Amino acid sequence: MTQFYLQEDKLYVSVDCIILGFRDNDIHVLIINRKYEPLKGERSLMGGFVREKENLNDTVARVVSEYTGIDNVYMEQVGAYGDVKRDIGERVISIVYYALIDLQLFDERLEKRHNAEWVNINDVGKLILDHNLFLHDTLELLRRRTATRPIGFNLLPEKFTLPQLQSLYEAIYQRPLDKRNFRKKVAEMDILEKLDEKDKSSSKRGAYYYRFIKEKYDRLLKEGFYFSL
Amino acid sequence: MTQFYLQEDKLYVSVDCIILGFRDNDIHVLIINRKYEPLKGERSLMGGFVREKENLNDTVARVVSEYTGIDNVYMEQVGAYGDVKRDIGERVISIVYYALIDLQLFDERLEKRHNAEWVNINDVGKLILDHNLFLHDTLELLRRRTATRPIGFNLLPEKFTLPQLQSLYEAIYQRPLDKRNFRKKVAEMDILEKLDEKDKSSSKRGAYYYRFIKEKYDRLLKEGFYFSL
DNA sequence: GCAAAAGTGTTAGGTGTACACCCATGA
DNA sequence: TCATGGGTGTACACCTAACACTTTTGC
Repeated sequence: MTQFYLQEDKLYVSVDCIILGFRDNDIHVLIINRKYEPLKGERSLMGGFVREKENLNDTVARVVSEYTGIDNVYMEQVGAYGDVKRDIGERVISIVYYALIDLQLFDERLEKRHNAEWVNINDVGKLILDHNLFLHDTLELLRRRTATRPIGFNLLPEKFTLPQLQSLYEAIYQRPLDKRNFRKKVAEMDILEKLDEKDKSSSKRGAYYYRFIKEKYDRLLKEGFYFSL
Repeated sequence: MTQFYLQEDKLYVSVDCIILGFRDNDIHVLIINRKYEPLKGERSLMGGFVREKENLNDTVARVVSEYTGIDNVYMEQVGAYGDVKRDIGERVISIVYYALIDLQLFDERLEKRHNAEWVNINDVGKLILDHNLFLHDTLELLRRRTATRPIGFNLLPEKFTLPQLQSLYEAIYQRPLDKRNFRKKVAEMDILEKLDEKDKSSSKRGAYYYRFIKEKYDRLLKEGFYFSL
């Protein structure tokens, strides 16, 4: 391949992943205690350097898979952060992504192996560098996306109940939602299938399980429907 | 500075700028005919490589200033594009920004010097690489931003008329707006100052000039007001 | 039988949208 | 005086948000 750009600078480019899961009625983020320098022992998001022959998406997928054991997760780019002195090591451009995972699929053994931990997003302390900013921007983006696309399902298991779903949305928006209005909207979207089975783990009466019909959603989207929740 | 990341790859990182201006009732984008290889002679957005000791914002400002002669422009990041084979030269991560400029401030001489051209966004042909995608994503973002923040004023001169402003919004949204509803919303925002002077260039009666009161907008924003237009 | 969570409709107020005429002026 | 673009108010449809009681069942 011809070398056109020889006189230009080359920089380190890393991908930082905000890996989010839903548990105990709150969004949690996977945080690691760094085992290596620089900033050994401090709390950090998951990251990895982008390799010469690796697409950004593949870097993210690699990092997410490494720390969670899950592939094919929903992810979206938050943005690129490139201040000269944002990394204390050397100049590193960081491209930030968030990933939504179903915690039931999480490989618990990886938690200890990587010295990682699921932290309630309302209880995240100081992270290294500008990682708190990444998290802040991610949550803002997540709220905007959630309002226009049904991405929340990526945080839930295949089968979930409406109380669970509402609790998830309340955790995302950080405010209580009206039960009847919420259910009305969900019903209008018309992309859920009600199952016969009930979840009795959190009440005596039990709540019906539902399933997200992705095919139906894709079809409606193609027809130009607009979602909001 | 300690070298922690020696074993990692370093990559070329460029910034590509979608420079937008408003003219003849339509948004225009500054397009260049490349004078150098690779892809000499083809149409391209403005770009520049990020230097080792240069913040991303500074790279954008440098590129925008170089091609327009204007400093301190409104800019926002669109995203990072990093597919391995997106550039035909070598692997280059591109971080895309759009910039909104007041065409009255544009230094016309730069148009010829750089072999550049203002092209109506409805009439942009094939650009190199993934630059058409950049433009598409930018316009989508611009519409979303315009709907929630009064950024349109960056595309107009200090003094402008309401018909001009409406025409701008119609160009951004690519659809006609109702005159009365538009003016009602503008009035509700309450961030314009009506001047005594009139613009008689486009009608006999003349339209009153207005001025965007940035200080008032900033104040209202701080108080938590929400804008939409 | 009772505690605890699941499930279900209606109304009022506010917001968005459609719509038509008079005004000012230069030629 | 007339052609041209500037400027103004109202009514209806729709959507959002507030609100309370009944059902089920394990203990």
